[in-house]
Amino acid sequence: MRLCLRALGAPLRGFVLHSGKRVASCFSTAGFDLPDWFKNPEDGGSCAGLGGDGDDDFVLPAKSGTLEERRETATGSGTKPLSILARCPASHQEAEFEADLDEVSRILSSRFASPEAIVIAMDCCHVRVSGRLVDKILHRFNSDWVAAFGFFMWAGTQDGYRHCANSYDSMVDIVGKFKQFDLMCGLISQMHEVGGLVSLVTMTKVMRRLCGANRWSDAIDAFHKMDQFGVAKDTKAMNVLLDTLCKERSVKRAMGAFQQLMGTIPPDESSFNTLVHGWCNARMMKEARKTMKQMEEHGFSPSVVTYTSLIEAYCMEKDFQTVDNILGEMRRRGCPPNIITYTIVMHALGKAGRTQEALDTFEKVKQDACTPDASFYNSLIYILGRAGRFLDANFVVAEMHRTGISPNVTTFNTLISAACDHSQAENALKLLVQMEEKSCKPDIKTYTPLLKLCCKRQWVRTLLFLICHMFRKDITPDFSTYTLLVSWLCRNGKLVQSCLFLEEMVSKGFAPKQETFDLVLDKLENRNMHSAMRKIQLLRVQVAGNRRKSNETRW
DNA sequence: TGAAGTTTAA
Repeated sequence: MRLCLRALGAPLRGFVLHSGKRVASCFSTAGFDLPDWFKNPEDGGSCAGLGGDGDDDFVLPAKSGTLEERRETATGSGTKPLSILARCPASHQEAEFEADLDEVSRILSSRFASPEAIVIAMDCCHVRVSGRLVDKILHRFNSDWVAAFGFFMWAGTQDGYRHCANSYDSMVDIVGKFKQFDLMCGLISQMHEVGGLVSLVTMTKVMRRLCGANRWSDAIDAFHKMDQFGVAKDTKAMNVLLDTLCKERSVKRAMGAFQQLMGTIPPDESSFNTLVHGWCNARMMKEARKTMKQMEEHGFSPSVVTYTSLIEAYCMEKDFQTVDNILGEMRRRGCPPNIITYTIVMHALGKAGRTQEALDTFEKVKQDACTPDASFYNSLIYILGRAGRFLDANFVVAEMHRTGISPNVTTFNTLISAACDHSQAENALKLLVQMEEKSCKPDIKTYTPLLKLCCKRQWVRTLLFLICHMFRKDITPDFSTYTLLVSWLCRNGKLVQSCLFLEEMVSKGFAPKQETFDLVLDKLENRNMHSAMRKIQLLRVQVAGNRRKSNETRW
């Protein structure tokens, strides 16, 4: 089956998306360059050239698919999810669900100034609200808190429906991600009043989001207030707090909290391992060793997890001599390295350019009768791919199949990224098709290297195709992907598109870096695009305002 | 997403 972009004319031009609407329609109207391999098939292989009688032809390769599937894909309506292989709803009920999902997405895609405006707009919408629909919409709009929260409020008022704890948790996470801490607070109170829906899962999200916004002491406060919402302040909860503080660059605060709490909450092995890992990540090895000692004083001997954290830190320092010493110590103390330890060591050697030593690790794994898992294989594929050894990488994929370990999304992402790095665009796109065939769901990391390659080569049509493909799969760009698109397009002279992505980025609640604004404004000035400049300057002021507002909010 | 490991990267 081959999928021709022109056959998708309707979805391209109408481009019904919950996101990127204006960006996409802009791409589809101007006259852009075709991918090089389309113009010069010998450059990029045979995947793209079909007919070639018009600018819109761009073909993705695919191997299978019935005639029916072809027809359905080619004529697929703009509201159906774009899929290289067509999908049909399994039942009538399923079709209704899909239609409801599309209807809500369509409404939420328009830009609304506030969640309240969405509640009003939703009132004419006759869909059957269910927990599944709410979860799906929250997932789809998890990068657009206004849309997600507006819909959530509306759904909560519908007859015969009540939000479950799980939906509340997702909503808490989304508003937290965009630093809407007042709303987050309100949701927690509501969850409690409605019937004790607050759990450790909820409070974990609260603490992680607060720490993510550098509000470490607010996170500690949230921990102390947990029992007011009926969540026990036990060892498990304390470990979440410690881990959160450590992961969010505040191991010192974690240690402080631990020293305060350990009198009332008994620590376990995880508590110590979390802290050791925190110190190791901060490269404070003396402290890490001290915590290990403290661990032993409490009757816990260092485990493979503890040692592996140490090893990882020395790997980051490229101190492979110390790594070897620790491996020896582990064996002596009857705590042999496991597949995770080996993955770390192998990966670090590979990254340090010591490819052969890295590959020798595979032998050691076999000698130790350690069983490789998907992550280990993925790391091996990464090292081989980086070295351009694609045949060997494919051999590893075959080995995975042979040992009953299915290649996962990371396997594909690694292969795609390596192919892009070596300018093998055709292979990279083939892998994307293979993922679809194997029902392996792509994520944002699948697309980033492909998008980057398109930006670099100025393949704007292919870029559009990929963005379209991405949105249809409910994958929205993250902060870095937006930054990438804005800056690459800007550097490559596609200023209009760059500005549109910048606007969309802000409307999604992201705060672009000053450098990103500077870059765009600089290019606009060079081109004397004054009205666009004013618009972007206004946007910058808006972002600064949002930032101030979110810093003022108190938990 | 979370007590340790794998994919983007200026």
